[in-house]
Amino acid sequence: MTQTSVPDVVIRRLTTYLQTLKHMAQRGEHVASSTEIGRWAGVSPAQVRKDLSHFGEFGRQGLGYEIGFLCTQIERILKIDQDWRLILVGAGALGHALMNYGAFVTGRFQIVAVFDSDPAKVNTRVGQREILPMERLAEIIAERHVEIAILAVPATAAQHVADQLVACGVRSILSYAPITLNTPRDVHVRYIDPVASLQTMTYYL
Amino acid sequence: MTQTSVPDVVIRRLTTYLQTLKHMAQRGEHVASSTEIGRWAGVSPAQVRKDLSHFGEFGRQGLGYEIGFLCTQIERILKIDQDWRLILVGAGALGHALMNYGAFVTGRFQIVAVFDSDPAKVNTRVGQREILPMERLAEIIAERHVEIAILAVPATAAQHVADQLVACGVRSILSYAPITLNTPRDVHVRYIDPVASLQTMTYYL
DNA sequence: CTGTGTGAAGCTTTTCACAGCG
DNA sequence: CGCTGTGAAAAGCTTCACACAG
Repeated sequence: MTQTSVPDVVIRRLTTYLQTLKHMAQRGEHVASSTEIGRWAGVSPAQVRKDLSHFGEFGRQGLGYEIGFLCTQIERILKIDQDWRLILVGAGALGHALMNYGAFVTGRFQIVAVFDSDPAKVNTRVGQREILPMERLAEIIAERHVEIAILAVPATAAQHVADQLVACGVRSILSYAPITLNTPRDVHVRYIDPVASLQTMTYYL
Repeated sequence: MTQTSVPDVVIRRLTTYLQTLKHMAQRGEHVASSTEIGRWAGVSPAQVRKDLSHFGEFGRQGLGYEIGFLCTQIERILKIDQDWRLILVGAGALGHALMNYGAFVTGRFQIVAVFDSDPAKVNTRVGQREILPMERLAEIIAERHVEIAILAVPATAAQHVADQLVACGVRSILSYAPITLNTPRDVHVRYIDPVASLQTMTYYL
């Protein structure tokens, strides 16, 4: 039933199910029940079944879910059964850390270019890649068919850079800047902000 | 109405309202309506008012919210009107980046100790701090009254370290490991996983 | 008039509970 | 039997709309 739109929270849980399933596969398991998946992912068995049922029937009654098969299906649903080219804007300390982050060096999300507005940084290297000036943003995005950008610039520059990215056709932004970006509705933004995360935890202390 | 328990999603939005309000304050504004706050935070005016109404009456009818006052109130609600001591476990590339992250160097969340299980790293320095062996975890947590930990270790070690942290009395964990941690219900965990975030965005492309 | 605070309505998400299949 | 898939019920969250205050 890909017909009716699926809640975003379901999409986010799919990634945790996938983590869980990969983990189980590594331990040599071949089949998992919704109860087992739920226990490791921290959700109820009914939730697991309902979430998966949005996309099809992947289990066998009386048995459970075949782990390899379910992984393949979730990867297809999330469209991560293919490589994705990313660009990174901002070559500060965070940008450097991201360039050397294992998942971006070897995984299916590949950073194909790094940009920075600071002329002193342009032409220096970070990891394997040369830092490019912002002027080349449009060119690279078009040439490499980039749809996803990681934003690792200061909060003061974030909105301006986001506007440029959107103008160049970027449709997904992963932002490390601690501000809410104003973007067209068809551009998806996710935020990573450790301080914001900590601020929501102190409430419970 | 602090009586009835407040949804977690409200707590998370409070941090975005705070960001918005600080931003407005910097631009010299003194008063903000729920419509303005909502526009910048990306939520409806009614949502802003309802969220705030969980904690008291902070606005003036016909006028709006006095920005400085509302900031103070939100900071009090989130308990971020005080300093918090954190520890960091894991002194790899990510750990180094976090130690040098501005907000942790100058802000109200202060990393007071760094731990690593690798004997080769112990006694070397990261930023200003000496890396301590895991054996000293319990001692430091007790001595410095630490309630919050940042987990920056490989996925394979994360659950084991989390268990140790919980045993030492840590009650909030910000985890960078791409697995769901199994913890007692009174221990709060937030996850930061750029790959998981990206995986949820490709679905919409 | 403008804009808050808030019950009530409307909508979404989660849980329940059970038919049905292996 | 065990466990999925799924309508129906319950719970939770968001929006509406309006009384009321400045």
